[in-house]
Amino acid sequence: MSKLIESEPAKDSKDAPDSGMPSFGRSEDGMADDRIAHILSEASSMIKPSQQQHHLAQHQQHLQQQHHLLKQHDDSMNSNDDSKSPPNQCTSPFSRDSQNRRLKKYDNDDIPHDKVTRIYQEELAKLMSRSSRDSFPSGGMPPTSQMPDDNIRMALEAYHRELAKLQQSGGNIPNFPNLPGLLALQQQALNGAQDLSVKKESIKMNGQTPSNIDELSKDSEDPRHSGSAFSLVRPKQEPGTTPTTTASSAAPSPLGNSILPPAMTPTDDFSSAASPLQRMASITNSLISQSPVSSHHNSPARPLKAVLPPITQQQFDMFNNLNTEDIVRRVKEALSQYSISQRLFGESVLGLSQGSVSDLLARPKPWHMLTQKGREPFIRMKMFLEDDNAVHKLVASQYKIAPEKLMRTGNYSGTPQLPQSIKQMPPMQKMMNEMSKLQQEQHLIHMQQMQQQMGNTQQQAMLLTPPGMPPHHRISLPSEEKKPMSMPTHSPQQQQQNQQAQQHHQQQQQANAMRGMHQHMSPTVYEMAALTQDLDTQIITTKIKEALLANNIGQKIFGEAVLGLSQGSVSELLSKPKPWHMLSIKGREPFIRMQLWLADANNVDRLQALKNERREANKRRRSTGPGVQDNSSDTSSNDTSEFYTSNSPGPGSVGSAGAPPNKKQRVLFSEEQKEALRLAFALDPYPNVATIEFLATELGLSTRTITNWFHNHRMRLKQQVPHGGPAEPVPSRENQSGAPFDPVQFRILLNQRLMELQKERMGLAGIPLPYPPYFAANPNLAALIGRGLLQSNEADLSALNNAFKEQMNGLDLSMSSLKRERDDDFDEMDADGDDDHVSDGDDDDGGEGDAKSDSNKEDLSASLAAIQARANRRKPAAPQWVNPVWHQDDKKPLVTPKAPADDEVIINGVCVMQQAADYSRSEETVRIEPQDVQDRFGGDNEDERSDDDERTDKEDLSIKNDKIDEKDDESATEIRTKIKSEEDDGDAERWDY
DNA sequence: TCGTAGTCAATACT
DNA sequence: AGTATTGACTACGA
Repeated sequence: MSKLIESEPAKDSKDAPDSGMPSFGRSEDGMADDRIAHILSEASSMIKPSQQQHHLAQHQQHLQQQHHLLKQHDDSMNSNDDSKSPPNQCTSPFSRDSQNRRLKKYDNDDIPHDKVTRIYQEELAKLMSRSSRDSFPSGGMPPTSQMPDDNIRMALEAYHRELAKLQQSGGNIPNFPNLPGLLALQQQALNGAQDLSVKKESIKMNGQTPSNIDELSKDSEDPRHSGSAFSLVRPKQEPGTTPTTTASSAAPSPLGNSILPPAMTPTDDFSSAASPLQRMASITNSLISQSPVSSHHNSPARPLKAVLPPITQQQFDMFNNLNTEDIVRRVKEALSQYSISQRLFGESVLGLSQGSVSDLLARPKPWHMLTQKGREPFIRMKMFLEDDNAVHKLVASQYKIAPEKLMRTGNYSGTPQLPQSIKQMPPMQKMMNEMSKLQQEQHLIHMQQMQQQMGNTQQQAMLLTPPGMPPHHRISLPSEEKKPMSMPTHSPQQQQQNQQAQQHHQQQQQANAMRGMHQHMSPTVYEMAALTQDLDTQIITTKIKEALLANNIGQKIFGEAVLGLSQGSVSELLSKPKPWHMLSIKGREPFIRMQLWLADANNVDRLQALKNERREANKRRRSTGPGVQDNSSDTSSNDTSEFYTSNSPGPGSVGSAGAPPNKKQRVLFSEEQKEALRLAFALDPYPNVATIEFLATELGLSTRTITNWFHNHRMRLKQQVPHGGPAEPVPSRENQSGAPFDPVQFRILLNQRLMELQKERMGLAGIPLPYPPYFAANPNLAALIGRGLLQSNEADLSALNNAFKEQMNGLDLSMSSLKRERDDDFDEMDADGDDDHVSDGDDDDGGEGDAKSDSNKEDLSASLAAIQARANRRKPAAPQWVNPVWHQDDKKPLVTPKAPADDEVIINGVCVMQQAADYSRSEETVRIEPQDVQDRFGGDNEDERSDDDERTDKEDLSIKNDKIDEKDDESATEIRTKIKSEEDDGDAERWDY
């Protein structure tokens, strides 16, 4: 609870900007009826496509085939939605012409349309009337799209309730004939499955869902529920993503609002400047918190759900013998049915954490085995099941939350029988979920669209301009809204002409409008992602890459406008697309979007236009110079932060309040650290806490960093799996079963590795390199060796080995301890781990590292020498460990890593392999099961290759497919870069050990 | 508390 | 300026 509350303000703060805008209450003016009508029609037209797609998806084998399928669907749709409407020829989202026509048709389709419009108007009116002047401070154009979403969600929620209410109260909603998917879906939900039956290919729902949905909407009215749920739910926040100009203005977020009366909300300047969206949000909020509609039982500032009333004795008595299994089953069904997360359910219904819920649901104990306390959750579940409102409430709340949950591919347990006819459909259950979700999503979309529309016209004029405005990044090119309208095969010209005029407008809109769509999957895209059985991501990305390249469109703009992703994400997506089947629904979204984008005749134009717009905006900004506050054009906005900072008289402004400049610096691992981590990973991909701590100490990194690395490494390894390629051996925990991580072993091996590195440095040409080339490129090592400081020989190794073993016997093992001894002032590694970058030289060489090149080398060598000395100091002991023979390995023709060339890539792979072999061998002496190690290491190597340039030369090499090749290239590049970097700045290489 | 998937966003390279 | 890499986060389920 408190948590939520706290966070809220922060979040809002970001959005807070704004300029004088009419408060929502007055918004009516802005929303003339005709305006509304227009918006509605637009929205409906936009929505339509999604629905179509949805249906199509069910049939289509591939998205690419949608055209044809769409048609069919369309027909079916028509029959379903609007029997009157003539069958469309082509409804495919890709077919722009047809699409337009279709849209057009809808627009003109008054019957339902009018009705719908009216309804909407009514709803809006209600909302508006209710909205109090308080504008929700938060709203503003959130720099990031996320904020808006929440607001929208909330608004939708309220809206939804309204509609539901309307319906119940007799407000007749027309038979949503042509209604946009939103209404149609809703109707379906409300009416039950019958409607669905109309569709030939529609999913056959078991009556269950519909009824549930019905209840859902019905219940949604309950203010209390909604309210409570609301409060519970915390919208996803994006912490500092937005260059918040003003952190001070705390805008209560949904939660805050729900808690605080509208009047209470800090209106500040924002109130007046609220954007449509903001207003919407405020309205919604106020509605939710005190709307008359829901105010029936309203529970005033009801505490967040957090506190659940204890179960009364009475209740206990009432349920003296529950079938836990059955309850659990039903709960699970309900949760999956409505995509209610365990977290939400647990926190709001059971008063338990997500983990507990998971446990409870997975392994319910029989009633008789439970203590009274243990029975409580089941009683609550029971009550939950018997309370229709409960489900509704949760759904509503979840709704407000992030729809991401929906995207999860998670399997829904109970998979009812699905019609065999629908082969490509996901499990029924899932579909059901989707449906209910969709229903909601539709609303969302609709709302968003409306808002966007509003934003368009009004935003610019009245909307904020404020500083925080610039949408951080990510411009949402209304791919989903417009995409569908465009048809791939049709002459683009037509569209272009039509749109050209609007282009500018659109651009603006895009820039200004909130785009929350991206944040949360749009229904359409979501549907497609969920229903598409297979899609060749490789092909799609290839096409995208070509298109971008050909048109000189950057990943950044493409990502922001089309995919709603950052440049980095786009890069990854394009360069290493995961196979479709490996993607979660959410992960599929970008590909769907790409597909849609490819189908959009104006795709390039749009982006180009956007690009220009941005350029202009930047120019303007620049020219404006220090014009701090205005930049009305929030447009593209890249970083306003820059703008601002630059404005301030550089140095002068003392760390001006909260110098935003606090960019968190990322930890950079040194090559040694990386190597150490890789080694550790090979030994144990799933290190336990002790191991992690050991590594953290050993490497001078925070445990957090270590765990992150492992997580990332594991994941990236997995992602390596090439498209068709055989599944990469995933590290799975099982593999590590064997020997637990052994520090001694680790050190020995690591040392060995480092030795190899050194050798490399030495430039042992002609000798197969047992290690990755980049090591060879490490000047520091070479330097060390050259100076004779380091000598890789058995003796050393054995010495080290002994030393380690000894340490293992109880002496302090940590490297740090060793270091510390040397360093008088040992500064504990900053636990913060943030600052410590790779060069943790800090402790190691007392020398401070910064020194570049030479000095650095010195330090490194010194430290290394010291370490070795220490080791030696420990007891010479007989060499128990024998240096691996790897040197002689010639299994694979190793190439000498000379100049970093592309060919090196291959070399790398080979090297890696070698390594693996070596390790396994060495293990023997060290007492590692060869097999085990080999497996692990092998796997690791593969990973490495992706992450690090290493490559396995296994037979796989020959087998490698394109992807692998690509990887190779990458690795080659990487190597090159590494080498270069090393040469350039030796500082990167600090010898930690 | 963990592991996973999806991202972000700071960096490093080109 | 664009792209690739990668440490860190968030949201979830177990």
